[in-house]
Amino acid sequence: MGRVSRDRAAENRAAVVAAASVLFRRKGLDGVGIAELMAGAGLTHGGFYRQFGSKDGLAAEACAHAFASAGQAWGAAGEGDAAGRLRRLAEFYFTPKPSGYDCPMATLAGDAARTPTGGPLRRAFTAGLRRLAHLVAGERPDDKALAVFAAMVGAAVLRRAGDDPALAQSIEAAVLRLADAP
Amino acid sequence: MGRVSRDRAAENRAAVVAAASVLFRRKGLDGVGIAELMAGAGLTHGGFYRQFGSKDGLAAEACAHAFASAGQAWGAAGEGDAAGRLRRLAEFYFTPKPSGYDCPMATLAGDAARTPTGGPLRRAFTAGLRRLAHLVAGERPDDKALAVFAAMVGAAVLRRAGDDPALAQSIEAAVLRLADAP
DNA sequence: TGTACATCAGTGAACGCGCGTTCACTGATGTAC
DNA sequence: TGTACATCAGTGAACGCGCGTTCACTGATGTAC
Repeated sequence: MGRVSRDRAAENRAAVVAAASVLFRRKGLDGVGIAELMAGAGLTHGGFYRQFGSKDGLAAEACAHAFASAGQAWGAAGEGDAAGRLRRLAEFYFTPKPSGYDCPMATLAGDAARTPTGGPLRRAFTAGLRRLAHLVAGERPDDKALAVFAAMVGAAVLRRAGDDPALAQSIEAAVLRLADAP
Repeated sequence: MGRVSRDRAAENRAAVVAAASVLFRRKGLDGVGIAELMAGAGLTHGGFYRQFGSKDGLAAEACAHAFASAGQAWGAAGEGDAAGRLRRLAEFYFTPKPSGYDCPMATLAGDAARTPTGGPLRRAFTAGLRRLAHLVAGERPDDKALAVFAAMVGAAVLRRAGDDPALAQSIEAAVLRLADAP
């Protein structure tokens, strides 16, 4: 192929990160190989190490990217009158997303938990988690918002792992009603 | 070594399942190899396939085993007057466990979610999830109990994946207070 | 502005390791008589 | 009950595959003059 312009190289790099943020959420860290990650941006696996230090390094960047997108979406969903804010966030949270665009907390927690404390993925996950928790619960977190936050994540995790849509549905309904309560 | 008595073989098999239920929760499905699973019962890897059809098959049995233990513990923790039941369950849930004995929902959800729908691990996880949900929310699940159930799981997942004990602490406190509320 | 050369993004082959799985073998257990 | 033989739980070596990582190479880009 020959050398590629610096701008193009930067675009390629960003495309790999974006593709990885989808693929990792969909299949997990161990479920995607370097070749597939690069192919997600139309490249071959050989060039990977000119852009990234390691697969784990990319995982951390992809995690941060996923949280950044989620943060934007949550911000938009939360806008409006403060009264119904929690309810709107929960409703948005439970609205089905395209495959690979699900909540990074629900999709990446398992991988993050098994990464060493202080490692790049853990740090990216923690930063994203703080950001989203803050977005829901605000500066002075009140108990109810924090509990709803946890319940949202738990409901999503259980829906994904379990095979019982009816149960998932009733859990989500229960969380929504909690978000509504005064 | 030579052949081993049928009783001994059954004990060995059960020991592998018990060890696997700990190892899988601690390290994830991809984080433990056949050799380590067998070593957990004092055996070598070669004999694995005389007892189990595949690694995934053992994973499903280990998952069921983990949920069975959890179910017993939750049952004990829930006993007593109905009024404080939810609170007691949440308190028990947030009490730290020895490594490998953490909640199967929080530790195995990531692996279960990436297993094919209808596969043995998914089925075991779903059965366990139903059992625990039922234990918390009862026959006629009310919203609050289901929401607390989801919040408990979400809090545990986030504590494990994130690197912020203070945040995890405030989330758990919030869930406990929710479990207390009338 | 043109030209010669150095740089380096991306390619495709290859390496090496770990791990799931298979297999020939051992020798104590279980069974038939 | 005792004996001869078949069974089979467990062992350790080996196979084969996938995957993370490395490397020599290509040729367009970037730069020095």
